[in-house]
Amino acid sequence: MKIVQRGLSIEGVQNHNRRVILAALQDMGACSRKEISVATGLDQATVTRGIAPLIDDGIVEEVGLVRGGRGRRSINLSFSGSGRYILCLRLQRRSFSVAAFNLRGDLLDTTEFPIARDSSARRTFGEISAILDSHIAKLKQVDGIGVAVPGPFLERDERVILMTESPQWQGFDLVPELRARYPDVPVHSAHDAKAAALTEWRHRARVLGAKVMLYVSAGQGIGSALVVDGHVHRGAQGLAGELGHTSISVDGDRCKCGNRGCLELFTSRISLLRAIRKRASEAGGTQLRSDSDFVDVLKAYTEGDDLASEEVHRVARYLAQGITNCINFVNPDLVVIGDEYAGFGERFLDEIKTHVKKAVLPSIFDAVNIELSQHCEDTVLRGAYLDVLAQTYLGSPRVEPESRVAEAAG
Amino acid sequence: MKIVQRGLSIEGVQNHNRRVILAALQDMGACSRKEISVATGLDQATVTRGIAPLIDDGIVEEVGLVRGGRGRRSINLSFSGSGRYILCLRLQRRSFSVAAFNLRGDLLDTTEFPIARDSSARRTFGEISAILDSHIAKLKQVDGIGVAVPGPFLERDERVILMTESPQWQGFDLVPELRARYPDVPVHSAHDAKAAALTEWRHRARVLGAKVMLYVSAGQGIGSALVVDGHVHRGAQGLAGELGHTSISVDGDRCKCGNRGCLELFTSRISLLRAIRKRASEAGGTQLRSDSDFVDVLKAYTEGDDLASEEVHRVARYLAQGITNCINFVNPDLVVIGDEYAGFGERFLDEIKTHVKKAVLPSIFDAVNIELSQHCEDTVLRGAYLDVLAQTYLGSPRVEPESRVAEAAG
DNA sequence: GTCAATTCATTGCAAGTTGCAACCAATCTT
DNA sequence: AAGATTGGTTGCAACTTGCAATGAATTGAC
Repeated sequence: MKIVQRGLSIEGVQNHNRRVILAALQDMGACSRKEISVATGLDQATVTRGIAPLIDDGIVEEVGLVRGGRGRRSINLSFSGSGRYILCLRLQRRSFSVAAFNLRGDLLDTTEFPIARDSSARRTFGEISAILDSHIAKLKQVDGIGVAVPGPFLERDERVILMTESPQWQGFDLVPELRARYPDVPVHSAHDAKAAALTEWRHRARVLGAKVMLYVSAGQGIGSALVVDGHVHRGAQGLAGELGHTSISVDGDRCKCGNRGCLELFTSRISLLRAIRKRASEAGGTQLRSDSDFVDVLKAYTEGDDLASEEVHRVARYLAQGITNCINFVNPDLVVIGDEYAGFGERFLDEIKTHVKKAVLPSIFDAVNIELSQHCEDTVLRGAYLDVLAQTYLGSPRVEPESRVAEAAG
Repeated sequence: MKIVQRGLSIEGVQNHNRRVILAALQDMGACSRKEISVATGLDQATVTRGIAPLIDDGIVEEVGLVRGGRGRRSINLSFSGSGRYILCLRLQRRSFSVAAFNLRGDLLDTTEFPIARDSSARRTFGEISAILDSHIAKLKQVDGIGVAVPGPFLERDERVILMTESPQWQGFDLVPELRARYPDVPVHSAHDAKAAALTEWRHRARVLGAKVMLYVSAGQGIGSALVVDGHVHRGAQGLAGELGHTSISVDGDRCKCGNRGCLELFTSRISLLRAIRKRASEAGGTQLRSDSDFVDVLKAYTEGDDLASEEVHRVARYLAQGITNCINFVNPDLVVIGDEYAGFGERFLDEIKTHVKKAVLPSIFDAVNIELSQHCEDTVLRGAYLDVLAQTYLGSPRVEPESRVAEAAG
């Protein structure tokens, strides 16, 4: 019940300032003490004194004297490139991937492994931990493990609910199991769309100066994440972002989740494929067939195939409706559309924008950028890295120290 | 672009701790230094030293030695009951109200004034400032003026957009005008639903330990506000919360706002009345007539009138759909339904709950409380007071000092 | 009725952090 | 080669915090 903030002791200040310095360092990339000083408002002396122990601990390192200015060259600082690492695991329905990052965020190693359709959770967990083991043995100092999980994910309890298509994970609590396996390494968990959103925020929102970003993960499912001033909105149980189970049709069909007319029923990959396959067998004049898969649709769409265009644009219209609702509800200044559908490209985006523009007040539409994600494969893994880095070194930890202890004990 | 946090100087700590102490004081109501000490984690000595100047400045006062414990009686502290005041103005479509609060939050005086239908904004502004003048003359020290405005309200620019039914306010920027009129008094503005939400948060969410609260203001329009850990989500332009212009029917009628199938088209007071009036003239067996107004409907509903029940429950179903969407999108643990519709009472609420329960996953539904607002008249005014108090004495100000200066200068 | 016990509030003191200013270091310009 | 310029470091004073001792106010026991 104690919602009261904690006061700051003199020691707390130092702690706080250390985090501020590191946050600035991450924000600005490689930069000098001086630059950190002006960005944070702290005295240069304070920055110097704050950085010293960070260098000793191998968290920060000096990376060359740069800059052709007038006086003394400044020494650029950066998060350490070696010595300390962050491992990230992304669990998907049919595969998992593991990546190793240094603190600076360089992706050192990434590998994807398939999950056999009949593999038990326990067995998959064994495979996962074998990979993690080998990384840990090689890297020595691992500061944290970030885990990104798909779908409705009870972050508070760290359990996945309604993991459709993956019944074998039901009842297996991945994160606690990982904690038990690696008691010395902090394990952080995140919903995959939220992780991806963090990456987009870092690489995009900050550049644009956006304050409220909506990330829409559109593909197999429709997920989303709201990022406000760099913080992901997690919701009371960590379940926020289930845009796919938001209804755009009160009297629509009932969805598995119980709701009617869910956005996901109109726009998910499955529904798109189903519609296309059905019409492909009926109508002619299309390169698509009744057994085409998503990649075929992508190709057909980019090549201007009529059927593909029609159906993809239908999806665009519905997706635009979902986005419109979000815009009116949370008033973002940046909307990023990611995951598989980002592959449809600018034409798809324009279609969405057109619909949104029609449905939103002009003064609101003018203030919101709608963009596609760069759609790089490692968006989610990188988000997990950012999450771990933030939890470990920047801002305030998501959970208070005490309750985290309680959690570990219980 | 400087999203980087500011570092904390030694002086900043004191500042921070003062805010923390005051926040604790507000949180716990009247309480002793000792209690503040344990709540904030600050040393008793620090609390004593922090409180002293606050008492000198008339912000805090000692209110009696209470408590029948064992040793020395503790001195209860409270925000000052006199000497410093906060004025609040609520602008509505056909009236405005002004209230005076002391820092403690006691409502000292409140009056409502009608706005003549043909009155110009300038003239109404004259009436408003006359009232404010008299208050200021009487109260001497006014720490801030809080203004609550209805409808889509560009908090960033402090302008109201789309103020349907009140064209006379178009082009008249109330808040800047107030700032110009009272240059010595900070004027804070807020959207009325957001203000009401703040009040509900203080009086409800905190008691329940809720983390994410959705306040739905249902009546003439359908507004909403999302409160996360005591902070209202304002959105990039301060326009967040336009739940009424969220669509629940992709192919529905076009709304004035441009969108289709807006929730407001199904659930606003006007649409409810329209439906009832139409059917009242056709069908019999109801106490309602084709010229009944909202109060009549309220009465008929509570008395179990069939037509009223049917139509109100239809509204409940649509409202439930809107709420369901919010639950899936932002995952609140408390939903409070306020404004006029709160008057429909428990039966109405149960109807909503039933619909929501059907449409939401059980593990989510179980975690969210859905309740009615107490529906007291001063919810919005009190919210404005809370906003001013927070801006002035608690937490960090919404706008950075610099930019506020820039704003005042520009 | 007095004295110990208890609890809240205040005041001395040492530790430690910050900002300022002076100083050192490294580079460019003249 | 000397001065100017800029970045980084160190000495010093001011200040805040926490700890511990002291004071204040009350209860309960003898």
